[in-house]
Amino acid sequence: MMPLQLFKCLSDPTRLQSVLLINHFDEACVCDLIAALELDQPKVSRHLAELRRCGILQDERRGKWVYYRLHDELPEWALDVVRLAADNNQSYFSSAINKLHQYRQQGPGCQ
Amino acid sequence: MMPLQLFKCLSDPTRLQSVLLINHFDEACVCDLIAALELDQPKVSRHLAELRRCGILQDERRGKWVYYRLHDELPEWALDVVRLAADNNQSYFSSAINKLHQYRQQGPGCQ
DNA sequence: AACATATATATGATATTTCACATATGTGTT
DNA sequence: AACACATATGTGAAATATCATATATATGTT
Repeated sequence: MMPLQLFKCLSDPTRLQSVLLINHFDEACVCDLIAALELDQPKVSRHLAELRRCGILQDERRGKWVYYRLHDELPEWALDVVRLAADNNQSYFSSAINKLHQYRQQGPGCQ
Repeated sequence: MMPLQLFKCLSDPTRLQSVLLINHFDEACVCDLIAALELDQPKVSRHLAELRRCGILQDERRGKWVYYRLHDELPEWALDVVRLAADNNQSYFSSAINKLHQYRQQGPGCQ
């Protein structure tokens, strides 16, 4: 993971919020992020694909759903960058966290 | 300093390398960076202006030269992000470090 | 097999960023 | 004041990123 690549990936609001949410919840499927960020599906998928391509996220299909998490081989320094951003900017994505909590309470699976 | 703003600023190679160099040398004037990065002056100045605008760098004129350093009020977490990137990616900017050392040895001021 | 749900990708349009070049500003020297 | 040096900014062109929409793929259910 080159530093420029990491910062480029985190320099779009959809991607940054996705990474911060996934860091917070350990994992999230695409419909989780659609609900949390209130964005349409192709937009979320496209940005997740970019984060996957450059090694920040890894995906895992479980049935109909694809779950994303921080990549196992993400170097420690990059993980620390994500955590620093998360720990020091809760207000930037707390509303997305709340929406995801709500969404997960209102029944399992995607609606 | 919002996280998106920081990452956007660090997502261009000229800006990222400038910040990493300035972090390494504590301060650098524009001609230092021109020499270290082998770029033309308007390009360097424009990117420094952006880093100044968003609060990452501060400038100080001393005679004909303008020196840039990391902004005094840069939040600690953002400073940590810069240091993590620097400490774990020396190879990304070590050649610029060498060029700046060379440039500073071959006489004071800008040539 | 037909269908519904979840996710991924292709495509062309639009927005944003970066660039090279020209020019302007600020400072010290003669 | 004229000049040289260092830096900043304006401008339109070129490159890049993002988007909305349509469509494709994968999985589970009936």
